[in-house]
Amino acid sequence: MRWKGQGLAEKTFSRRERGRPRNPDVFPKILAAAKKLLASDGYEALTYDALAQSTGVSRGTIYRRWPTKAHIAADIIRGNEEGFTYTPLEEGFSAQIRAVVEQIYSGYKDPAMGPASVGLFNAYFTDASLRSTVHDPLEEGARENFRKIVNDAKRSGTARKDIDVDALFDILTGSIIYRILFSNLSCDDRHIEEICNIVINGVLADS
Amino acid sequence: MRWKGQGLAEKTFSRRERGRPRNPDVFPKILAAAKKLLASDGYEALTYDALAQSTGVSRGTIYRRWPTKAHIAADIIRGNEEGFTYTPLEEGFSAQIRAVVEQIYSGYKDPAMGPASVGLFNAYFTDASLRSTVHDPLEEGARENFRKIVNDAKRSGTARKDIDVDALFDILTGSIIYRILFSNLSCDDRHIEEICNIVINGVLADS
Amino acid sequence: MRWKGQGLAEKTFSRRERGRPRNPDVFPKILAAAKKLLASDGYEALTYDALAQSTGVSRGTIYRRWPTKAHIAADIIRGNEEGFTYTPLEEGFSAQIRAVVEQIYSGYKDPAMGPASVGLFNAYFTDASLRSTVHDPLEEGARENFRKIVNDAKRSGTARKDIDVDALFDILTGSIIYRILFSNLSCDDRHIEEICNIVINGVLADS
Amino acid sequence: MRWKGQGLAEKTFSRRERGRPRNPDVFPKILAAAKKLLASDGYEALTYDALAQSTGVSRGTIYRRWPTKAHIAADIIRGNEEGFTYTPLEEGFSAQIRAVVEQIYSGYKDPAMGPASVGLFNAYFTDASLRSTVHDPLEEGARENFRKIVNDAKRSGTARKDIDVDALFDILTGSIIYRILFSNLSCDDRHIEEICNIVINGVLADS
DNA sequence: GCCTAATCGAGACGGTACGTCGAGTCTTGTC
DNA sequence: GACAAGACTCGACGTACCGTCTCGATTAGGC
Repeated sequence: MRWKGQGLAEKTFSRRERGRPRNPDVFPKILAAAKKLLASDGYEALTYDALAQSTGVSRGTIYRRWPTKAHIAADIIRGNEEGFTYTPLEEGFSAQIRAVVEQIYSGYKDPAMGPASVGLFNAYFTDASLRSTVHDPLEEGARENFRKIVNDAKRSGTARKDIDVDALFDILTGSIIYRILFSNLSCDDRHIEEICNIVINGVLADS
Repeated sequence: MRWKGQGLAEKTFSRRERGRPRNPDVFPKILAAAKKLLASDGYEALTYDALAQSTGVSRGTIYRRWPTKAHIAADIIRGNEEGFTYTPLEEGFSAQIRAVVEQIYSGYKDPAMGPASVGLFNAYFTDASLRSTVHDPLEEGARENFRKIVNDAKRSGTARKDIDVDALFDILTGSIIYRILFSNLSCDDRHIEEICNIVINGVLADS
Repeated sequence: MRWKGQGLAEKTFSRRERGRPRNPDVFPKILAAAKKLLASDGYEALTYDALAQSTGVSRGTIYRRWPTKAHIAADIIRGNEEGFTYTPLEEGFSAQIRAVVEQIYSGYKDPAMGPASVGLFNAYFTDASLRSTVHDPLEEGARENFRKIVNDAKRSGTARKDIDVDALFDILTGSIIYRILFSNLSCDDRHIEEICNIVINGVLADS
Repeated sequence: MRWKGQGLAEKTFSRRERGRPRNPDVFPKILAAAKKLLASDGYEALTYDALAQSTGVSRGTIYRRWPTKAHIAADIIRGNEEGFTYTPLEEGFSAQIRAVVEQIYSGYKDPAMGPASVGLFNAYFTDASLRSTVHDPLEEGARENFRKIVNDAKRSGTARKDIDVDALFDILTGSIIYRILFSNLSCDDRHIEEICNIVINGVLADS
């Protein structure tokens, strides 16, 4: 069983392990240092040596928790992106979309998130097994949650019945990620708002 | 001046240099090898040693053309993404959107494109100067071209006047990149079509 | 006080300690495993981890008995080299020499002895204090015993009066160790016999 | 072909290699540093890191020349033990023995020699292939040279005809090594002289 | 039948070295 | 000049062992 607040680092354990227990300070200390490194110099700067040196924790201890830089990055993402909350529908579908977008946006505003996720995606190309281990559970959870929201909206008649849920997910997530991480244009609340408007209203002029 | 087919590798030169001329075979040979490496094992596998070994070209010669792995990757992207063509408007805005999307999509279908672009974006976080040198010109060219398309459509009345051009660019580019490169779901023409539908029609039910 | 059969591992204790008594199986079990490791892969393979794993005894328990690999190796040597027996003189000095040589030879025939002693000597250069703790008592005991033998032989007139006892000790011990451990030539009883012959008769032709 | 002064580090080459030539300063600089390390703290202190740090030469460069610490140690031994000179016989066999002993003795007086050779012998137990690569040529050369000396002496009648040449080699080499490296007794010219006396005259009293 | 104390298995922890590999740079001789 | 070849520094990789430590559980007296 995995306990809250220990991320991918945690191993399964039955209430009480044998042997010396792990130092509980290490987990948050390393993640904090990792965020700082990612934010300032990107995934390449996320080095076991640098983490060890800046925290006073030995490299071996970090390896014991995270077998790969990718796992560290994934735990940082897990911390910032706790899955979409299922918000009740009272305010209508457009409000719901805006809420979801806001959630994604606020997650990726953290300066460590960009380097972490891009670094991870880059690593997936080199080691494809990482994707299924590290990424897929996160994405699938988010998609599942989102599907419920959209299907409810379809049932209640506020969402078009012909929209493809996963395509909409791709649009919302992709647009924001692209704007924040990849584009050379700035990104603030107003730009996010413009994206929402287009998605909600479509692009064609009223005929 | 930059000559067609030589990408970022080219140096400026005045008609005829002194000394032994560069071997014209090197440029395409290296790029082809780079694509193969990127496609099979990602950006990390794009190594000067591996390129040299697989092509018989010495490392020094490759460095003379591309000072950085990033420059090689950028040249591969330049090859697959030659900027958006300004297609005439006769078929209406929705057709135009689909054409643009198709162009982006076909560019990113190349199995070397994902590793190349994600690797590049990853490198930008470590060396920010790369972004302005390598990425910004490409993106700005694409945006500029796209702005002309959309503004024409606004003038002709087929596009909503209130849409933010750059936000629409973010949506189209971001959605496709996300679906192809980052998502664990498959991506074929049908999925791309669904994205287009949403963008074109919006998500709200007709009231 | 040190009790027979417990080697350097033993700590001083007053008849009966409080607390859980030490498991008497550990001592022989570890030494046997250590011999096996030394014999097959040398001193470097003599690892606390390897010992623990192959015996089921925990590392902590081994450390409690032997603070250092050197102490384990020393206990193995102590087991094979119980000091020279003072053999009575009746058979003459040459027979005595042969008896001493045979004793040294049979000690070093054990395939664990070479790795143990060479490993130990190697360790002495890094930690000089080990030599006085671990080695010197053993050597001094052997030399003392040997001196008695030689001096008796001198008194009885079978040994030359001008021979340096310690030099003779060096010759006998050194020759055998060198031949067995360091030389690339094979070593059996006949080769040892040749060494004895030279030492006993000298090398100069009868004039 | 192997060139004088480059030891085991040298690779075969045909007069002039392609590519950047190796820095000739590295070879002596590393060996000097290695001697210092060996002399002060033994074979365990002979670390690639320590060598790199104390000389300013990078670890990779050292690895390029010596694949193993053992090869470094062997090159140090090669430097101090250039093989026995074939000294002419005029002064008789006993003088010859003394000359050979003096040569061995002076070789092992270097404070780096003990750690180097004991460390090497220790390594042989872990990696047996090292012995044939690194050690055997050295020993065989020395034995061959020594055999010539002794056989000449036998022919000229100054040496006993029944002595085993290799046993005598073992005695001379072993005694000195043992006294210098392993014994806790001191070793100076006088002690070496005593060893010679015993070997030359034998141990039995004139009857 | 508790109390105290040492042992034992298990494993965490800070160090340190290993041997390998890639990035860029530099230095030869040859073309 | 370009080019092949390869030396060179730097720094990270992931592994392994060292010796110390901290846990829970066990096993003996002593009271």
